[in-house]
Order: sequence, then structure tokens, then C-alpha cells
Amino acid sequence: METASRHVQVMLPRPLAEAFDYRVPEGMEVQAGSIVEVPFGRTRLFGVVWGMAEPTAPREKIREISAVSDLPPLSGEMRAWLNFVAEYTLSPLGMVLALALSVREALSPQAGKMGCRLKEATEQEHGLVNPSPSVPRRGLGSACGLGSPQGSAIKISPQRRRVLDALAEGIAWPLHDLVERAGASATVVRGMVKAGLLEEVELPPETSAAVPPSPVQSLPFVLSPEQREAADALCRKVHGGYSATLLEGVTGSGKTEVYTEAIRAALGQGRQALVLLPEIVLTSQLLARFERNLGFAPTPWHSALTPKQRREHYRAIARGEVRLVVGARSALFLPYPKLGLIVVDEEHEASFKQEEGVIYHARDMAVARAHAERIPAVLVSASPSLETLHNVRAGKFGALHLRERHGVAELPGIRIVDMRREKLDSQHFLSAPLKEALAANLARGEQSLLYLNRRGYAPLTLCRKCGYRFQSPDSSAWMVLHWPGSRKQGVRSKEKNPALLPASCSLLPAPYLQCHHSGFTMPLPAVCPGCGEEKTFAACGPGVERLREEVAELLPQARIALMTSDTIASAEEGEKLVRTIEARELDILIGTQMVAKGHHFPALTLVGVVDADLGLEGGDLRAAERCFQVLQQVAGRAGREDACGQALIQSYLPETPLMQALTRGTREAFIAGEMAQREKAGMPPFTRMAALILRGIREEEVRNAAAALARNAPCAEGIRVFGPAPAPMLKLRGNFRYRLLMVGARGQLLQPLLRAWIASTPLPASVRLKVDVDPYSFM
DNA sequence: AGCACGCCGACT
DNA sequence: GTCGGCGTGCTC
Repeated sequence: METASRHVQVMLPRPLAEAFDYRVPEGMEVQAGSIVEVPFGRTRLFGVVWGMAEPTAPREKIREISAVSDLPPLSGEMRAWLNFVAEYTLSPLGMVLALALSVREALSPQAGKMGCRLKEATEQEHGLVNPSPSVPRRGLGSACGLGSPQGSAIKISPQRRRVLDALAEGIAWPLHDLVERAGASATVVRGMVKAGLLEEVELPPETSAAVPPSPVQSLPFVLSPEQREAADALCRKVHGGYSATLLEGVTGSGKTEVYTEAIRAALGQGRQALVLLPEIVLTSQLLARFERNLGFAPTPWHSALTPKQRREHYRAIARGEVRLVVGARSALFLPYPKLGLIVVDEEHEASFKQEEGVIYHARDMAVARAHAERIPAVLVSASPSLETLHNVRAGKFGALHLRERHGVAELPGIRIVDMRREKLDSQHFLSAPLKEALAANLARGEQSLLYLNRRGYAPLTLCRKCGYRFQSPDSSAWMVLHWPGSRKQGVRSKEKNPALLPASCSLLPAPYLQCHHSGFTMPLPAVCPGCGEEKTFAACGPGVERLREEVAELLPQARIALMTSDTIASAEEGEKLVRTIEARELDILIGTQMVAKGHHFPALTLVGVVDADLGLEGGDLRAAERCFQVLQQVAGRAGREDACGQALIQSYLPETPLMQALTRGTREAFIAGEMAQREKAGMPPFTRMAALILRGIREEEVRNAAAALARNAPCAEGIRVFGPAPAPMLKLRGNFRYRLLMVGARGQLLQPLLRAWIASTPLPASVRLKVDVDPYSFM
């Protein structure tokens, strides 16, 4: 009888909504949340025990659990939260679980890591005269004449010799390291294993080096009365179960120091704390600041960790050995066994929104996790999102406000340059006031920053003869002209039409065209693909590369540098440039989004925003909000220490409330206007939204599927469905995309309606549907 | 997500 | 005649 056989439901890190049935072998102990290794198809996978009910799958399909991980089981709170995330985002639970089990190698002590060492009995078996592997030295590359038991000879080539020497100490080496050490290929090593010279053994467990004790003394900082009050309020929350609190304060008001007190309180309870930050602000300087403040190094979690660090950090976190994690949004999904506090710094940042795979907003899911774990969440910002402000007003979130700035100069004077009144030279983009200010600043020996959120040389290239426009083959976007070498040709600007591009270019590097959506890149051809004429290309509009050209022409003596993702490929390069700036070896920095945040430059006293209206383009309802934030942030870069700086903002829309609010330096006016506008237009945060995005290879099928969905749209009180509309970027990566938008009243949960809607509309397998709940991007 | 099976174009 | 492209379907 098999009445004694136990079964459990195992959730697997695959896009599956349901758990699979598995048998628990005799003598194995599992509980809900246990991380287990199971056979799955022809591979083995780690999954999590999700239920302990009777199996529903046919008995003959059910297989047996292979092993249980040595890591502690996922807590009930964690599992409940993962379930919530799956339901909220309409993602298969397995996909959400995959985020939590992201480091597969961390789930077992060695995860089957194998290494090679000398085979114990090799010498005797093969009749080696001398047991030392470094001899015999003679007869390299030839048959050594050492008889195996069968009498066949084993060849010791120079490569094999090096491998034997590398292993002389008898220690097992991972294959990869051995290959490097011995300078022999993996094939050679494998051949030696086959020949019986080496054997594969499991490597001994690594020593846990994830949390080295830190000798750093914490620097006690003195909090102002205002800061003290806010810190005390947060510390009280740490003892009080779930709460969500906005900590608002301008740059320099000491927000970090205030929430560090709450971290201390959580750690004091023996619990773990998590600080989430946008990836770009997660620098070594910032980690060092936490270390100084707390007296120990926090554990970082971001995309640049090495596989080994990732594994060790994951294991130490899962075992509760790590006290503080400072990480990017993926750190939210780590299996902290005793989380006591979550801080989301730069809460307003759009980069917390994950746009691929499971589409989620880390800030919102952090609040949900705090709720599930019954702990406080603290949202921190100098310019909170409208969503968060709305939650504060609705009484869902508490709020603390830091009003004083400490050790920082006044905010810069902001002036809007009305570009409608400016007479720009053709193919030039700097207004007279900005040019004058740049020249004056240079004369004073002070640094300037020009902000233009457009990579490359020009956003559009067209043929002046036939009107041909370069368009990306795999999306409908224009190809952006890049011309990194353009600055090297001083004479170019003296030509009649400076925008006219040479057909063949002797400059280095040569101009090329790139699609910023797909990454597709091609050289600028010599003749127009439309009419075959030479030298007819005109570059339209400015990019940062072209701006540099203009500035170099205007101020030939200035030392200029570009800061874009094209010129700054790594964190080290970025830090190198920052050091150059700090050493005042640079006069004018020209940059994209990248320069908006991060390091502050002591001698920067002028900021010029070349095209302030750029951020308002694109179908994005939060465009104004984001544009305001970026412009305020960029403008705020001027004059941060002793000197009071100025910001000049070039705009064709100087009367808009956004630009007006910028000049007054008050956020309140802008927020009030923006809130009113959103409410009137029925937009979030006053409504809820979900986007349905369909994509497929054949446009006809996608369009039909979208139409079918639209016909089936739910009719419910307060629900509106818009579309289908071809996605703004219609053909992205070879796929046609159509979108529908569902809008509901704030109090209405969209998910059940969405689920019923989707379930009632069968779609062809060739058309994929994804749902973006609370969409940020409308592309 | 992987991974294999299966049906149509460019090669030994 | 195959090799291999990725479209489709399955995994307890």
C-alpha cells in the first residue's frame, strides 16, 4: 500500500501559474516554504513547496523531490507577498518566484560545483616510478612508456604536464580556474579525466566571507531639532507593525541621516533592513557613507556584482546574517527571514518601474511587502511622486517634512529663455543669453553644465534632394546620427551649410546611424539610398555631440567633455570624468540624463538646459511631472556650496505652469496645477490604469486580436476601455504592437476584471499579450 | 523560461 | 539529399 507516500505542491521559477505535484521521498523533511530541488522535464530545478495537499496530477506523472536546500524555508509572509505581486501584476506566480530565486547557484551549499584533482591512485595504477606529479620531466610530448594496467600508454603532452604541475599540491580546482592556471584548454583537462589521470570531485564548501566584521567606527552625526523629531517619529514606527511614511525634504536637509536612525532602530531589534535606491545612484561613495554612519559595511545588491559576490550575499541574506542591504529594485525580492524596515530612497524615480518580465513598481511592491511583513516602509524624496502625495492626502501614508537646508547654498536663480523671441543662426541651438552666460562663466574660471537629453549628433538625417529619411529597419523610429569625431574638424563650421554632411568622411571615428530602440547600427552611406546622389544629407536637430561642436566653435579655448551613455561605458570611466571635473580640469560639461544626478561639482555655477520642452514629448501622462523633476534637479546642480549659481532654461513654452513653477522655485504651485489637471482629465493618481499590450510578427493577426479584445471589453460601472491603438513605437524589434488602455475609478480593483476579460478572449498563440498595471511608459 | 519536436530555405 | 532557422507546445 502507498498510503504512507506524501505529496506536496512545488512552485517552480517558470512562467507557470500553478504549482506541480511531487512526491516526498521516505525520510525527507519538508515544510511549506522549503526550497527543494526537483526533476523537471529533462533538467533539475529549484522550486518552493507551496502547498501540502493531495496531488491532482495523474499518479504516473508525479516524480520525486531530489533534495532540500540548506537555506531556510521562505516565510509565510514572503510567500503571501509573492502571491500578492503575482495577482497585482497579473503575472504567473512562477515568474514572480523566479525573482526571489534569482541566484540559482546560491540555493545549495555547493550547487554541485565540481573541480578536478589528481587521481589518488594514478601513480600506482599507471606504474609511475615516482609518485610526485612533477616527475618524470623527461619525455615530454612523447609517450612516457608508463604502462596502465591494460598495458596502454598514457601520453603526457606539454599541456597535460602543465595541468599536472598546477595540481601538484593535490588540491581540487574548479575547471575554469584550472584552465587559467595551467594554460591548457578545457578539452585537455576533460581528456585527462577520461584518461584516468584526473578525477572530478565535489569542491569543499567555501568559507563564508560575505559579512566581514567591519572595524569602522560609526561617526555620530548631530541631528538638528527638526531632524531629531523626524528620526524619533520613524523610530517609533519601527516598533509598531505596518506603516508607510513619506519622508520629504529638499536636497541637503539630511534625509539619509534621519532614516539611518530608523535603520539603527530596526537593527537594534535584531532585524534586517533594506534600502532600495535607483541603480544609478548606488555608488561606492554612497555605500561608504552608510558605512561611516553605521559603523559597518552594508551589503550591496546591484547588477554589477560578480557571480561569486551575488551567491555569497544571497546566502548570507537568506540566512539572516546580513543586517543591512542597500540595493537596486531587485533587492526587494531577496528572501530576508527577519525584515524589519524597508526604505525606498528617491521614491519618485521612474526607474523603480520594471518594464520587462514581471512588470512592477518597486516602490509600490515595497509598501506591499512591508504590509505583508507587518513592518514600516519609508518613502524618501525631495520631490515626491503625485501617487505618493495622493496617498498622503488620503491618509494612507504618514508624512514627515524636513524644511531646512544644512550646509548648502541657496537654490540657484532660474530663468526661462523664451526661444520664440530668439533668433538662432541656422543649425545653432544656443540662445544669446545662454551664450553670453557661458562666455562670462568661462572668463570667471567657473564651470558650466549644458543639459540636453539627446544622445548622438542629430536625431534625424534626411536627403535634401529627395527627402529620404533614415528609418530603423526593425522599428519605425528615426535613425539617430552619431558623429563622435565631429569636434575634430574646426573648418567644417565655416562651410556654407554646416549641416551638410560629407559623403565620405575622413574624420575618425566615422559618422554612423543608430536606432536607439533596437540598437541597430549602420555606417552613414556615401550616397543617398533614395536618389543615389552624393553629399545631400542634412542633419536635423541637435544632439549632445553637435552641441559640443557649437560650444567649441563659440568658445575655442574652453575645455569641454561629453557625458552620455555613449562616452561613459563603465562606472570607472564615469568616476574618472568626475575626478577631472572636481580637479577643475574641465570648463564645460555637456550631458544627457546622466548628469542630472549623482556627484555634485563644487565649482559649477551655471546650468543651461538646451531644450526644456523635450521631456514633454512622447505619450506619457507623467511627462510633465518627470520633466519638472529632471529640470529642477538639473537646475539644482548649479552653485551648491559657496557660490550661488544660475540656471538658464531654453523653452518654446515659457508660459506653461511647469516653466512658471520652475522659475519660482516652488514645487507646490506645480504640484497643485498638475494634480488639478490630472483629476480633471481622469488620470492617475485619481484613477487606476492598466495597459494591455499585444505583439506578434504578423500585423494583421495582432490587429485582429486587439479588435477581439476590444469587442470583449468589460462593461462595469466606472470602467472605460480605450483602443486598440497601434503602439507609438509600432514595430519594435520586429514585432507589431497594439495597445488597449483600461481606466477605472480609484476605488475599483482592475485585476479581477482584467483576468475575466483576458480569459474570455482566446488569442492565437502567435500573438502575445502582456499587461502593464499602473503603466508609466505609454510607448 | 528552457528545451525539444517539427516543418521550410541554403548548403556539403 | 541534409543542416538549421525559430514557431509551437510541454514540463508534476
